[in-house]
Amino acid sequence: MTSKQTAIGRPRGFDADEALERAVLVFWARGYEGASLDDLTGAMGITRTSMYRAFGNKEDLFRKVLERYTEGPASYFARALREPAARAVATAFLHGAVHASTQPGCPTGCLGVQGSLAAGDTGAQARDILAAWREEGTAHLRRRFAAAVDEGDLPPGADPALLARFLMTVGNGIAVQAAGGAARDDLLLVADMALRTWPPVGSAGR
Amino acid sequence: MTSKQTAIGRPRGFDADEALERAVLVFWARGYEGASLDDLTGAMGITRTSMYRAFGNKEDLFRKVLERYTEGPASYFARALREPAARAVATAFLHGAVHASTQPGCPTGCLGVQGSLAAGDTGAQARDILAAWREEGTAHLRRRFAAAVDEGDLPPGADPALLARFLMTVGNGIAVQAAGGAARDDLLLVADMALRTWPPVGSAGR
DNA sequence: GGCATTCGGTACTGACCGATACCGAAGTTT
DNA sequence: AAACTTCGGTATCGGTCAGTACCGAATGCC
Repeated sequence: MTSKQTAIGRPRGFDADEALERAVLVFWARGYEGASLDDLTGAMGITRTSMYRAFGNKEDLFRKVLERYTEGPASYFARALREPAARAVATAFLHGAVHASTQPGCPTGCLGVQGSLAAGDTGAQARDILAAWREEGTAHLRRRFAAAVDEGDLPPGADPALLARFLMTVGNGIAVQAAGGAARDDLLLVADMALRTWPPVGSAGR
Repeated sequence: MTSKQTAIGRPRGFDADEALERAVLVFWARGYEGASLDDLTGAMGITRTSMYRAFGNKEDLFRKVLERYTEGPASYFARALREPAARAVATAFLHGAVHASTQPGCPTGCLGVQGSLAAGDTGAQARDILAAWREEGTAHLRRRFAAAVDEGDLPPGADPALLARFLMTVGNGIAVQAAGGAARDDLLLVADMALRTWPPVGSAGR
C-alpha cells in the first residue's frame, strides 16, 4: 500500500531511508509536538504529499523514526546487552548513553526521553510510545541481569529488576543533563561514579 | 502595573496565588508547549483577559509558575541543602526527588525536567529557562559539598562538582522514570542504590 | 503506443494557537 | 454623587497546525 509493492507507476523520487534519517534529527532536536510538518518535510527534502504517501501521518512517521533511532544512534544499547559479563553490560550501557547523548553533529540528549515527556493531547500518544520504549529497555536489562545471576556472574542475592531500573534511571538522567548542555567528559565521570555501585551487593541481607 | 499598586479601581475578583497554583499543575502535566491558554485559564478559573492582566503573557506566567514550583513541590531541595552533613544532603535530595515526582494528586515527574526538554521555536525559551534552573540547582549542590570538604565532612580529595552533577543526574533520571509511571517504592530503592557511592572516595589517587 | 498507477507540487480545509481591542459593570477616591 | 480606574467577558485578530483534494507529469506493464 505504502511502498514495497510490485513496481507499478512512477517510482519514488527520493530515498525513503535517507529522508527518515533526516526526520530523526528533527524529532530528536524539537520533540514530537515541537516538530511541525514544515520542519520535518523541509529537512527531509520532500513535500507534505510525499511524506503522507510514504509514511502515513505524523504519528506513523514518529514510530518509524523511533525504530530508526533504535537501530542507529541508540544501537549501543543492543551491543551493551551482548557484552559477556554483567559489569561490562552496565559499563557499555552508560558509556554508550553518554556518547550518544553528546555526539557532535547530532542533537544533544536522547530522543526516547525528550521526544515527548510531558505533552498535551496531540503528544500524548508519542509520550506513551516513548515510555513503553524506555520500559522495554529496562526489561531487556532486567532479563540480562537475571541470566547473569543464573550463570553465577552476579551474586545470588542480586536484584535484576533493581539493577536494571538503576541503570536506566542513570541513563535517563544523563540524557537530561546532555540536553541541558552538560559536557561529555563530565558525564563520563558521572557514569563511572554510578558504576562504583558495582558489583552489586546481594539483597538477601535486607 | 500588574498588581500590588495603590488600591484604585475595581479589585481583582480571584486569588492570584491560587490561580498560580492551578497553573503549576497544568504546566507540570502538559509541558510548556502542550499547555494551551484554554487549558491554563480553564484550570485557573479565569478568563484570558484576566490572565494577561495579572501575569503578563504565557512565558511570564511560566516563569512565575516555576518560582511557585520551586517554593512548593520542589521545596525539598532547599531543605536538603540545609542538612548538617553531606551524606544527609544527598539522601534528602534523592528521597525528596522521589517523593515529589510520585506525589499522589500531582502530575508525575518534575516540572523542571518535563516542562520543556526539547521544543520548537515557541518553547525554546522555556527550555533554556529550565536548563538554567537545573544548572542552578547543581551549582547549589556543588557549593554545599565544597563547604563540606572545607569542614572535613567530606574527604579532601572529593570532587564537589562531580558529586553535585552525579546527584542531579540521578535526580533527573528519577523524574524521567516517574513520568513514565515508575512506582515510588522502586524509585526509593534506586535512590538508595545511588547513595551506595557514598561516602565518596577521594579523586586524588586518580 | 495505450493504459493504469503513482509521482511531486499547489492550494486549500477546519481547527487551534497566543494575544488583543472593545465593551459595560463594579469598585475606590475625592 | 461625580470622576476615575480596573474589573471580567465577548469577539476577534493574524498566524500556524495537521491533513487532504486536486493537478499535470512521469513511469511500468501490456
